Amino acid sequence: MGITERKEREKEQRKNAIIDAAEKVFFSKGLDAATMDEVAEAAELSKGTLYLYFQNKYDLYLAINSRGLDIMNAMFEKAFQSEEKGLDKITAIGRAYYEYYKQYPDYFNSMIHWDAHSIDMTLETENARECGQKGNKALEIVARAVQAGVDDRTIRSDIDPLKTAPVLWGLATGILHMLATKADHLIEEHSDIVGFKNQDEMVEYAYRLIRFSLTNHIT
Amino acid sequence: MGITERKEREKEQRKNAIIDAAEKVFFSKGLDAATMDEVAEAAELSKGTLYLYFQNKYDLYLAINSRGLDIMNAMFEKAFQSEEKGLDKITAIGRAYYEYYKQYPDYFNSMIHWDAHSIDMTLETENARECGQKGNKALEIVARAVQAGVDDRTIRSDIDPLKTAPVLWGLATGILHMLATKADHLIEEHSDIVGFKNQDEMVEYAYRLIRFSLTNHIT
Amino acid sequence: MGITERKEREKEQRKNAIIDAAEKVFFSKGLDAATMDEVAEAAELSKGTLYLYFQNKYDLYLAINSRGLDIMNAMFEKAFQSEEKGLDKITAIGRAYYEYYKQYPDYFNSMIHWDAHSIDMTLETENARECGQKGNKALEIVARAVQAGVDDRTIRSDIDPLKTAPVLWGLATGILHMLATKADHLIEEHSDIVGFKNQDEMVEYAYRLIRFSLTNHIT
Amino acid sequence: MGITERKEREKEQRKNAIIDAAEKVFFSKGLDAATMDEVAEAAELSKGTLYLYFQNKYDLYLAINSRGLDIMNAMFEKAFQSEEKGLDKITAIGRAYYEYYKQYPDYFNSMIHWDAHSIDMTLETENARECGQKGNKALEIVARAVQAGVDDRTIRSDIDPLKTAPVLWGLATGILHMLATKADHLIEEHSDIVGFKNQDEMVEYAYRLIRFSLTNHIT
DNA sequence: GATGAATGAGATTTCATTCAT
DNA sequence: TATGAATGAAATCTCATTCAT
Repeated sequence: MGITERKEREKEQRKNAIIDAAEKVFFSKGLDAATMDEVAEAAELSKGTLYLYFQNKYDLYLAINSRGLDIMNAMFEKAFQSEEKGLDKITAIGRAYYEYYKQYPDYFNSMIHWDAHSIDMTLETENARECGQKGNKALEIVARAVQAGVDDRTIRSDIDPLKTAPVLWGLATGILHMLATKADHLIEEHSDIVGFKNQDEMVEYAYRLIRFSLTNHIT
Repeated sequence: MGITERKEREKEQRKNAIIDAAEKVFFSKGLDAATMDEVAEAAELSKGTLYLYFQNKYDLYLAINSRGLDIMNAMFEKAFQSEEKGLDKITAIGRAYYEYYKQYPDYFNSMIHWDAHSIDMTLETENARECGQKGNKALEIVARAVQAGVDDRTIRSDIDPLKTAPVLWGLATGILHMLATKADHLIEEHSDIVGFKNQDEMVEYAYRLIRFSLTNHIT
Repeated sequence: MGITERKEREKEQRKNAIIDAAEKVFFSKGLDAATMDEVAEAAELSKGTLYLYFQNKYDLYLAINSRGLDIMNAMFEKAFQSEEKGLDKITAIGRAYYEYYKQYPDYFNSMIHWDAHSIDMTLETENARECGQKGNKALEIVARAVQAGVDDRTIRSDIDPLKTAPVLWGLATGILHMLATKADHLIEEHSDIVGFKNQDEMVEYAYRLIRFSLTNHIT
Repeated sequence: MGITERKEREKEQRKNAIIDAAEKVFFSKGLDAATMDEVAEAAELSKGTLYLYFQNKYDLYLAINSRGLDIMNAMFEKAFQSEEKGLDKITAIGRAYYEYYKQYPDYFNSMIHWDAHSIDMTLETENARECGQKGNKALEIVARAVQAGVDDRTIRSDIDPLKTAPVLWGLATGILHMLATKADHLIEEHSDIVGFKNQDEMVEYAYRLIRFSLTNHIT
């Protein structure tokens, strides 16, 4: 009792060391530009060893993404716990999402790529499955918050949590997505179309709109 | 007089023929999996010739994307024109966006990839510039609709068109993005988290939420 | 007294078990295609352990080959003993060689590979040495048979045993070699070039030619 | 008319240049030890280009082997033509075979490897087919010589050309094979088993034995 | 001794892109 | 302009062999 576990632990550590190295390389050069050779060198391992732990480059990328989702879910969970009222929980999660985007832009971009690629690719890997589950986990937290809001009447009674949660998720992701890809350019170059001074303001405005529809009854 | 123009016209035709071929290949195999060889074969041209008309694979892809944006903008313009009132214009554009997603899923996915890639890549091409402009064009139409709504009082007076348009764009894109990447899977496999029967219902619900916040005054 | 011997015996048994396993794998997949992993699995040992008993893959292969040579030499010795007259001894050994080829085609092919590889490789192993010695042993038996034939006048008196034996060995090996690599294909597909119905007939014919030159005096 | 042919010719030249380079590398380091990188470097081409012309390493090797067979067949044909009588033709071909072995030992070894590998591998390549055909060609020349000998009565009338030719081929190959792999070692180290002073003598002796059986009637 | 993870080398494949013609 | 061979860079895969435990 112990040897197997130690081996298991070491294996996990090695795997993490590879992901550490891959993160540095992928995040600094971009998924496409980064090469497995560079990752191997950064990890101080042979290229062959990388393939011992990950099926291919994309699988390794998914492992990174999985980490990002962990961080995000932890932030969500914390946000959920931090507030009493349902509406406040939702708001806190929304803020946490924005915080995540700002603190971990690389992980956030990773998520965007994941989304975009998941259209074509369907890799049946442990990492692929994990990413899927962790994505659902986030949704679940949002759903719980909405449910809490319905229960404690901080949000409209005609709101259906199982419908609202995914919609909120989509709306918020869409906004942050836009921040990540277009916002700065629009803010700086196209003040005739976009009337924000910065990203903070845009998020604030968007979130207020969304929150508004959760709290006011249709007249 | 005329020869130069004819040449120009022929060049444009050839370019379009290549884009036609590229579309078939890219859409059926996916951007990454598709090869320039396949495009060349589909276009009945040599691989080298492709590079006479497009800087590289991504540039060719941008040309496709540009086409999609044209279609989308035409649908938006038409939707804008189809209604009298500002709020109805916005609603019509929102529906048009969903229609576009359904009728031209490949172009829509193309846009998603464009977004995702625009994080890393910054290609200074005519096509890149065109895509950018056409993206702004869409935003502009939305902004005009919002402005119309403010003017004719079909939406709340405290709404800022230059702030609301990009936010609406992000929100709607986020929802459709979700439809394209996750919705079916969630609807089918995770009815415990997601309470929709189909994509129509989800869009309907999301749009209603958004519209709600445009029309009701904060109490 | 005894422990060392037991260890020695066990080591020998383990070695044999590995060769058993290796035979199965090498013979079914071919020397090149077979992997040490497969051998290890077949032997129910770890890959590393194989290297405790054999210097490398080729050394392990030589151990197999050595076994085959043992079998062959035993058949040769028996054939030698089975006949009184020198010419008959030679004939019997020739038949034994063909029998060996038919009963142990895998060992025979192994020998062919050994030959072919011995051009490049020169491995200084116990197994390499053993194979060499056992190859000579076969030659020796043939030489003894020829000498017996000279002595008892069943073969021509002008025959030099030390010259004839290696030549006979080469001739017979050449024929069997051909059976192993080309004969079936030639017999089936090229009846215009090769007039045999089967391998038996070809060996019979070849052996008759050889024997002929041993018995008839040059006129 | 001309461009296609020139291209064809250039392609053939390039192919030959690769084979030239591969020969140098393969012959100096041995088939297994040689790497495609080395061949590419020797050919002053990129590795990718090698694979444009040859399916894989073995296919490239077969192209080399094919060349060797061409040389051999040319020597055989010349030997055939050089003599009037059938028996002399056979003798001349036999000598030519030995000459080939001495002048082109690398090509000869290549043939041996080809034989040995043809047991396992069955590559369906143009080169594989060519090697097969060229091997048959050699056999055919021998068969014609034997037939000529039967016709002009320089060899025994009860000899069947279609049976004798493949047998002669096998016998001669067996002897040369032995020279290539074992003879020197035996001559130098085992004068107690092998009574030859050098390879010449051994071939001479062997050939005399074979020739003997073709010319003398069974009594 | 035994293990199996790690290594390192090389084969193979695949392409986007370039270049001589 | 058009061509398609050639390039070069990487990914991927496969192993024999080594090494720390």
